Amino acid sequence: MDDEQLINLFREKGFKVTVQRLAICKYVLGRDDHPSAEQIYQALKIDYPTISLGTIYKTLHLMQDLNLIQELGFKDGTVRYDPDMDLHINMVCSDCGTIHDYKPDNINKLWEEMLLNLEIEPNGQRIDLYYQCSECKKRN
Amino acid sequence: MDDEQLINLFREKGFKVTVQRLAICKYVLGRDDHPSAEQIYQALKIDYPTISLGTIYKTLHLMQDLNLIQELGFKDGTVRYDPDMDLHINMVCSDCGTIHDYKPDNINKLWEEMLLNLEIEPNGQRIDLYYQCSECKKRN
DNA sequence: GTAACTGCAAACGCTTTGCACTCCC
DNA sequence: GGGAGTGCAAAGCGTTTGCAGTTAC
Repeated sequence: MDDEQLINLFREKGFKVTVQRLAICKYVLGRDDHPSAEQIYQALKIDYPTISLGTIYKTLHLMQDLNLIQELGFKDGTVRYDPDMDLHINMVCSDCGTIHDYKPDNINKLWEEMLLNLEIEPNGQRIDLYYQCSECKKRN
Repeated sequence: MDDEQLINLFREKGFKVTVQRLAICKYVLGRDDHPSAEQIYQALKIDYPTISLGTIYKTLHLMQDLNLIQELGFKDGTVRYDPDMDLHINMVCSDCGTIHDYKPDNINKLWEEMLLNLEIEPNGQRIDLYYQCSECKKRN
């Protein structure tokens, strides 16, 4: 999603376009490591020194309402923001918390098969796989 | 898991057996609705009026260390405790947060197939399916 | 011009910590 | 008897809220 699409989406939905919003959206949508609010804040503070965590949170909630991202809560209380709204597996390092996405070729077919006998209409899903990443493996 | 197994497990691992610990463990292991710490606290306060949230949390962490339960963090910041350590789908109502487990017959085979090309050794997983439960459907 | 947005600081809620008292073994 | 566990209250920390000043449109 490029700048123009983002701007149009905001305007269509009646939200104003601000530099902070654009910066936050572009940052989150441009990564696949599912940053936390704090990580986003630290990264954007360099170019936008007066940006505040409050604005980060408000924008993240807005993005969620617009279905641009999915919030992922973890057991250590951290919340991370996933810009991939399609079916995928979150590969989560159980040591350092690093995440990257994985999409097996046949994931849609297998997922469908898994839900075959359900009589409900799903409105979302989350699939996490925990493992020890190569960096953490080295460290031990 | 019955009382005796639980008591033996604690003693084996060098932990003391207290009425509070037994009560908390039995409560959590006996449900499949994945209660929160607060729900456990409210439920146990009736029979154990002096029990504290601190003890609930400490016992839940102990249970996690003993691999009796899995902590599930959600996007609204709540954390819930799942006593089913086998592969299953958490059916989560996106409105009221009610959870129950679902195990398709072929879930193990399909999951294995999904991870076929991965060269890592998983050490856990979490699968959530979000939908609107029948109660919440009625309400609208 | 005005309604929405930002930035700051205070408030909030859940979880953890510290410590004296208690209880298991 | 001694060390681990409990209960209480305070501290901690990430997130939300309220509000005055600012900005998009």
